[in-house]
Amino acid sequence: MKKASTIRDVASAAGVSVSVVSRVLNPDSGPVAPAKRETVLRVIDELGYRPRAAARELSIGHTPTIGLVVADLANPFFAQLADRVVWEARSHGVQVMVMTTQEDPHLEADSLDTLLDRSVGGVIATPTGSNIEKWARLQSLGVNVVFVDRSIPELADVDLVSIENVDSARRATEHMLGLGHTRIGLISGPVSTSTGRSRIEGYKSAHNNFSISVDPQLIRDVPFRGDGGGDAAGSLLALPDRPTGLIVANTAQVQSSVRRLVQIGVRIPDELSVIVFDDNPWTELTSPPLSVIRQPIDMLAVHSLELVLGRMQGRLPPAPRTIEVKADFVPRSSCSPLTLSPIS
Amino acid sequence: MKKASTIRDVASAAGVSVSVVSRVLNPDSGPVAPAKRETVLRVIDELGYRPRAAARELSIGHTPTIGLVVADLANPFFAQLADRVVWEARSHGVQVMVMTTQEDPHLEADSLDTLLDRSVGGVIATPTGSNIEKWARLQSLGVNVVFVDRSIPELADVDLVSIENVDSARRATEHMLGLGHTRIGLISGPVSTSTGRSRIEGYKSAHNNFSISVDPQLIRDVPFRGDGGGDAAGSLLALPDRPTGLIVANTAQVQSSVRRLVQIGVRIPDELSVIVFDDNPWTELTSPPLSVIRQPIDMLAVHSLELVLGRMQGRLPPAPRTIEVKADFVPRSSCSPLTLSPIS
DNA sequence: TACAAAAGTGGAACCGGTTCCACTCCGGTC
DNA sequence: GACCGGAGTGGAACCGGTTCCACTTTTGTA
Repeated sequence: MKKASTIRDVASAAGVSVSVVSRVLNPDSGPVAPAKRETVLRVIDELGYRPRAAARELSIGHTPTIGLVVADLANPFFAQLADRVVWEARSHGVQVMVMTTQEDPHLEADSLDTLLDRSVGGVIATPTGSNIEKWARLQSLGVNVVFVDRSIPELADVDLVSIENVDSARRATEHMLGLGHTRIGLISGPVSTSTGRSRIEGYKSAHNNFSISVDPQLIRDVPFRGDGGGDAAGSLLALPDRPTGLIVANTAQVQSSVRRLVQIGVRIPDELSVIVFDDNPWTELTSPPLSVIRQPIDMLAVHSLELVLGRMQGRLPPAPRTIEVKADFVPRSSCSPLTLSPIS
Repeated sequence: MKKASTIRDVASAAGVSVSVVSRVLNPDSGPVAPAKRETVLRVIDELGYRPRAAARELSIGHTPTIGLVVADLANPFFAQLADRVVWEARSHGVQVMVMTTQEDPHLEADSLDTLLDRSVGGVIATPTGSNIEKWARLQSLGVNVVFVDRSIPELADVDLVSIENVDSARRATEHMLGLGHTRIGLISGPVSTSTGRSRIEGYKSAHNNFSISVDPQLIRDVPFRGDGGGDAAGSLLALPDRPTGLIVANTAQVQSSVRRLVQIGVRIPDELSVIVFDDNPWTELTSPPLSVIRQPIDMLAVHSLELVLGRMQGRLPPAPRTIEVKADFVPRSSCSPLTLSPIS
C-alpha cells in the first residue's frame, strides 16, 4: 500500500514547478514549452499520477458532478432512468451520485444535504412532493435543479421534463371508450403530484369527448409506496357494478396491481381490459401481453441531463423550462371490445 | 445565490476559534466547554452552515464513500443490488457512487480511475473479467475491493460474495432430472467467469449423481451482453433431439431467453420445463409462473457492504474472504414430469 | 496551600490542487 | 540600441476543513 503521488512529486521529478504541472493538466490555463510538456507528461505516466478530485474541487469551488434523486432503484422505471442518466452523463465527463428516497421526505432531505455537502452543480430528481423550502434553498445556493416525471406545484421556477401526461391518459382512456367500455377504473398517483392530477384530467377529458359521465368511485389515487395499487385493483373489482376496463397510471403501482389481478384470476381481456403506464420489459411476457403507454425513458434522461448541464454551463436563458415528450400507446392483447353490451 | 458560509464564518460569529468549531463538529476530537458548544451549535444553525465534504476529504485523506460498479442498472438484478447497497450504506453514513460498465472493460477501467480520483475507501463490483492489473493497482493503493456475484480467478486475494453457484445449479438440475427429464438445456454465463464455470459444474454434477451422461451440445455459455440467451434458446429448441427442459443460469440473459420462448410459442411446461436463475418480480406474472432459483439479493448486498466497511475500518483479518449464501429453489408451475418417456 | 493532571482554547501548519502575479527571457519594431 | 509585448516560468496565497501543539484555566488530591 504505497501512497499516491501528488502534483509536487511530479513537479520535482520533472524538474519544474507545480505551476507548470498544473498548466499541463489544464491545457487552457497558460503556456507551457512543448519540451517541458513532454517531460511532465512522461513523469505523470511513470508515476501513475492522478490529480485528486477533492483538492481540485476545493480550489475550484465545485465539481463536475450531479445528483440523481429517485425513489427506488428496484422500480424498473427509475432503474432505467438512472442507467440512462449515468450513461449519458459519463459521455459528458460528469459523474452522478445516485440517491434513493423510498418516497420518504426525510430521506429526501438527507439526500439533498449530502449533495449540497458534495458541492454538486445540479440535481435531477423525481421529488416526493415535500421539502419545498429545502429545494428552494438548494436553488438559492446555485444548485441547478431539474425535476423529471413529476413536479411540485409550489415550486414554479424549476425545470421539468415529463411525458405529456394529460394527453397520454386521454389516449389510453379513449382507446378503451372506443372499444365500448363505459366503466373504466383508473389507478393513478396521488393528486398531490402533478402527474397524478394530469392523468386524472386526461381520463376525464376522454370521457367528456365521448359524452360519458365519470363515476368518481372508479378513480383511485394511491400513493407511490406500498401496495396501494393491488388494493385498489381488488376493491375496484369488488364493486357491485364492476369496471370492464382498468388503466393503471401510477407507474410505481403497476406491478402490485397486475399481481393482484393475476391472484384474483380475472381473465384478461375477456373479463377486464387493461392498459398500464410504462413499458416494463415484462409487460410483454405476461399472458396476454399488456397494452401499455410507453414512456420514452431515454428522452426523459437525455433532456433532463441536457437541461441540468446547460444550466451548469450557464448557456440557458434563466426562465424555467418545461419539456414534455410524447408517450406512445403500444397496443398489445390486453384490451378487447366490450361484448356484454356492445356499443350501438 | 448567496455563497455558503465556512467554518471561519461560524468561528467569528460565535466568537471562538476555528479549532473549537471543528471540535464541535467532530465530537471525539477534543474537549469543548458545554456553553461554547451550545453557542457554536446555535450559530451553525442560524447560518445554515454545512461543512464542505471536499475540504474534509482533502485533509483527512479519504471519504466515507464507496464505489459500486455494476454492468447495467436496467437489469433488475443489478438494480436491486444497487438499491440495497445504496440503502444499506446510507444507514452506515456512507455514500455510494454508482457506476455502470455495460460489460465493457474500457468503461470499467474508466470507472475505476474515477473512483480512485475520488479517493473512495472501497469498491463493490461485478467485474467484467478484464482489467486485472487495474484491480490489482487499486488494491495496492489501499482501496478495499469486494466482488459480488462473479469473481476473477487471476485475482486471488479479493473478497467475494456470491451464492452457492455449484449447489444452486445442481439443485435445479436435479429437480428436473427427478421429473424424468434427461435432455436438459443449460444457458450459462461465459466460462471465463467463476459464475459460469460453477453453474456448469453443478449441472454436470447433478447428471453424474443420476448417472446420466452430459451432452455438451446442450450447454451454451453466452456473454452477459446482447441477445445471446434468446439465440441460445432458439438454437437449443431447433436441435433434432431437442431438450425437454431448460435451465437459464445466466441472470443477464433470462429476459432475452424467456422472450424468445414466448415468441417461438413453446408450451410451458408441457413441451418444455423451465427454471431460471433470479427471482425477478415478473417471473410470477408470466403464465405459467416460472420456477426460479432465488438469489437473496439483500444478503449479497448486506454481506458485501459489511466486508467492504469492515476492511475500511481495519477490523477484519487480512486474509481474503469468500462468503457464499444459499439460494432458494422456488418451485412454481413451469416444470412438469416428462410424460413422453416416463422414468422407469 | 501546593502542585500535578485534566479540561479548554487558539494559532498555525497541512492536505493537494489552482491561480494570480512578478519576473526573466526572447524576438520584432522604430 | 532602446523599447515593447508576449511566451514561459516559479513563488506564494488560497480554497475549507483537521490536527498538532503550546498555552491558560480549572479541578482534584495529598
